[in-house]
Amino acid sequence: MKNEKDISFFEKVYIVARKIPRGRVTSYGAIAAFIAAPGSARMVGWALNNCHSLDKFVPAHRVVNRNGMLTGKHHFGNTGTMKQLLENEGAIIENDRIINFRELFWNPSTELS
DNA sequence: GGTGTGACCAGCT
DNA sequence: AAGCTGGCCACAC
Repeated sequence: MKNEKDISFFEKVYIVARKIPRGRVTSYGAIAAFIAAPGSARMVGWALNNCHSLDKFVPAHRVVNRNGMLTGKHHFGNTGTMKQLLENEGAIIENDRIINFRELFWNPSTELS
């Protein structure tokens, strides 16, 4: 029988990431705190690093660090892909950082409950 | 089964 | 003020 505990950490990251509404962003720490424990933030990034193995597209571009900086833009293939995707969703990016990050911030614990 | 790693975070110098 | 180091947990070899 498959309960939520059987789902890998990765799966949870992917699930939460896919549930991020369009035009919203969240942080690695927020996801980590929601699915496991605060401190596993690095794991989240690592999970997203492997997200390319999935058949489905994971909006990893909506996941940034606490400062709203596009730390993982290099992992999108082209450096500008992440920025363009976010800008296309209404985010304001400047110097690889989301200016209106606080407005767009999407808290899984609050929105997803 | 131990070691290394990873797109982070927070604290210290 | 800014830069760096350590720590954290889960997965792959």
